[in-house]
Amino acid sequence: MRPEFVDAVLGIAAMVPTGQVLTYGDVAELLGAGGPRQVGRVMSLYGSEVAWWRIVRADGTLPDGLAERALPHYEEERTPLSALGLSSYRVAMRRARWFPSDSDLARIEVLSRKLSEPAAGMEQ
DNA sequence: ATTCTGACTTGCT
DNA sequence: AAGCAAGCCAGAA
Repeated sequence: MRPEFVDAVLGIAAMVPTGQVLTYGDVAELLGAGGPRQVGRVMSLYGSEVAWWRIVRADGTLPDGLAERALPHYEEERTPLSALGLSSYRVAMRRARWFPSDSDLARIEVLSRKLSEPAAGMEQ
């Protein structure tokens, strides 16, 4: 896992506004590199460094075990949720999904620019 | 090189 | 709503 990719993923995660979320796939798409699973990998390894609960699955759920830990944050941030069962919930993606503004996209572009550079030490 | 696995996603039944 | 397959990209063995 290239450190630039890790930085870029964490960088985007850090930009998500309070009360809003992005999906793993969204992050990969904004970055124009890797895929949802790669983003998941970064979050698994380094997610604790950022507001990890703002990166969720496409259907608004979180991986096993994380939902309980994330709930207090969602309540504090007033993140839109929808009940899924008696003790389960999911983020209401229609309302909670973050759509970066043009200036946000510009900052993201700066982050992703580094990813298009060739890996160090591998040239010809 | 091959295979398995995973904080994933989409489409089809 | 739920289950399944395939696609996906990297790491690890």
